[in-house]
Formats: sequence, C-alpha cells, structure tokens
Amino acid sequence: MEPAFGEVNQLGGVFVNGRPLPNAIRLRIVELAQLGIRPCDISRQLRVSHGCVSKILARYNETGSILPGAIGGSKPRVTTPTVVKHIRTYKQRDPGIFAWEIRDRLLADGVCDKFNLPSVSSISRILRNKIGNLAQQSQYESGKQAPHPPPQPSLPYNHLYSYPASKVPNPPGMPTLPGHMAMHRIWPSSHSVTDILGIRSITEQQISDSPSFSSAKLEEWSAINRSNFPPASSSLVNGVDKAHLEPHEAKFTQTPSGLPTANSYVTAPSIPPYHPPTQVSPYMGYSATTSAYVTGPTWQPASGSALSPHSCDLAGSLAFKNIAASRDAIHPVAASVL
DNA sequence: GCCGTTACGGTTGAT
DNA sequence: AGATCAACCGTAACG
Repeated sequence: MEPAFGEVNQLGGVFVNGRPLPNAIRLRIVELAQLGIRPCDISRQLRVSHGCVSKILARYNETGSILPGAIGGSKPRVTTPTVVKHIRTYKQRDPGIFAWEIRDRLLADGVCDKFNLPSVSSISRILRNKIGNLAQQSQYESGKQAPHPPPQPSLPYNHLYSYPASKVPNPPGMPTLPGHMAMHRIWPSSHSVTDILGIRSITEQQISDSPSFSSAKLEEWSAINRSNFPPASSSLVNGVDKAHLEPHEAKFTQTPSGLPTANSYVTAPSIPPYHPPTQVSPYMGYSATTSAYVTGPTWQPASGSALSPHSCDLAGSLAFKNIAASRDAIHPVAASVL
C-alpha cells in the first residue's frame, strides 16, 4: 500500500520511500546538468538529495537513460527448457561429456551467450536432476534428431530478457555500451507500456517517422514497466494532483518515449490544470513548459548561470541523447492516448 | 561546501 | 495465498 503522499526530506522535498523519483524530476535533473548547473544546485533547486542527483546523473552519463532501473522481479533463469534440451542432447551423444564441455558447447553452438551461460554447477545439477539416466536410456533417440540440431538462440527468455546493460558488467576489454546499444536491454519486462496501453503500433509509427528517436528511450520506457500499473488516478493529495505527487506519474503521464516532458506532463487531457500546492513538494512548480519549471521564488543558481524560465528552450536547444526530439515525436501520441 | 559512496529502510515482482 | 529472494529505490550520513 502506497502512502497517500510521500515523506519529506531534509531539503523539503517530498519523496516516496522505495519508489523512484518521477521521470519529470529525473529529466529535469539531467536537463539542468546539461545547462551546466552544478549538482549541488540541482539538488537544492529540485529538493532532491545530492546523492540521488549524483546517482541519476552518473547513470545518465553511463547509460544514456534517465529512467530508473527495473524494480522487483527475478533474473531470468538461464536453465531454460531449450538449454536443458541441448544439454540432454549433448549428454546423449556423449555420455562421458563433462559439464564444462557442455558449457563450452552451449556457447560455441550459440545456444547461450556469455551472459546467460549456465554455470558448470548448474549444468551438473541439470544432469543430475533433470536428465539423470536419460543419456543411457535414450541413446536411440539421438538418431531421430539431426546430427546438429540448430541452436535456438531465440528462446523466449533470451529474447525477452536481455540483461540490463547497467547491471551486467562489461567483460574486460569490452567498451561500455553506448546509449543506443544499451537500449537493447529489455529485461526484465516484455510488458512495455506501449503494449500495456495498446499503442505499440502507434508509437512505432511515430518512432519510424522520427529518425532522431533514440531507441534507448524506447527501451527505457519498457524497462520501467515491469509493473502492472494501476489505472491513472486523478485524485488529489493535499490539493496536489496525485499524478504530480506520485513517482508513478510516469506510468500515467509519461510519453511512450519514456520522456515525461513537462509539456506532456501537464497538458495531457487526463491531468487537471496545475494548482500551486500548499505543501512543499519536489513535484510542485511544474508549469506548462519544461523551461518554465520553477522551484520557488527565491532560488537562484549559485553558479550565476541564471535560468531564465522564458528564454531557455531546453527542448529546442538541448540535443542530449535525442530526448528533445523523441519527446516531440511522441507527444501527440501521449496526448491522444492518455 | 561539494561530491562520491554506502548503509539503511523501503517497494516491487518473479519464484 | 503468502513467503522468500533479489532486484531496485532515495535519503542521510560519512569521508
């Protein structure tokens, strides 16, 4: 059960323990950093702990994603039925084969890659528990199979559960995946928001129409949607639209691009007009445009690079990771669906 | 004062 | 259905 509204941190910002910050805040953090605002100032302005700002910026720099990681769930099992089947086949063909040899063969045959390759102990366990004496009893069966059954790398698991780039350490010598590569991580969810909302075809259309759309952003969108989100709620919390208060706001108002722009954030038809909350909240101060985000009447960037709420068109001037482009491309979809 | 790191208490979702 | 586990979260505090 979620709290009606979150706790208040030392900076006066509201957060929900255990839940990610709203994507709009995350986006804002990155935008401000792109403008040269120091993390400490971003922290103060958005009333988000500096550790969190640091973490979000670090992740963004590393992966190109502003979105939180996939929460909950379990890692995909590596000992999928197909893997077991191949192990069985190897064992049938060569009853004396060692587990490490099976492991090598799984890799060589493309059944597994280095990320979902079962450990030797796992293979041993499979041989012991799932295959047992099959090797001897069904030698003849191997005759029915092709000498080299084609590997099936497109297991359901493998297909759906690519490991998150941020979670899988690059092997030595392997460069960090660029953002567009990192985007291919879909694990752990195949339940993309576009799927959930039934707008996949629409968004794909939008994406294809937008050459600058970052595939990373699409991946992000699906990555955060492991949960089955409740229907959007327009309930008010302390006079603040809950959609603004709850971190899950992304689930309701974020565009399929994964970029909850301040625009779509507040102009989506389902979202009531913004009313200044009476309670201190990091979610307050979002006005109709990204650039018009204000956190309070008194704050000024200490760095001196004063943000003009009316002059800095972030969407137009910032090209970081194609966020601006993708938001523009997707917004109409969000508006029509949400 | 700034910032990277981490312990902590929390949520989430697959098993 | 509920427990467990392992992933994630942001805050607060430390160095």
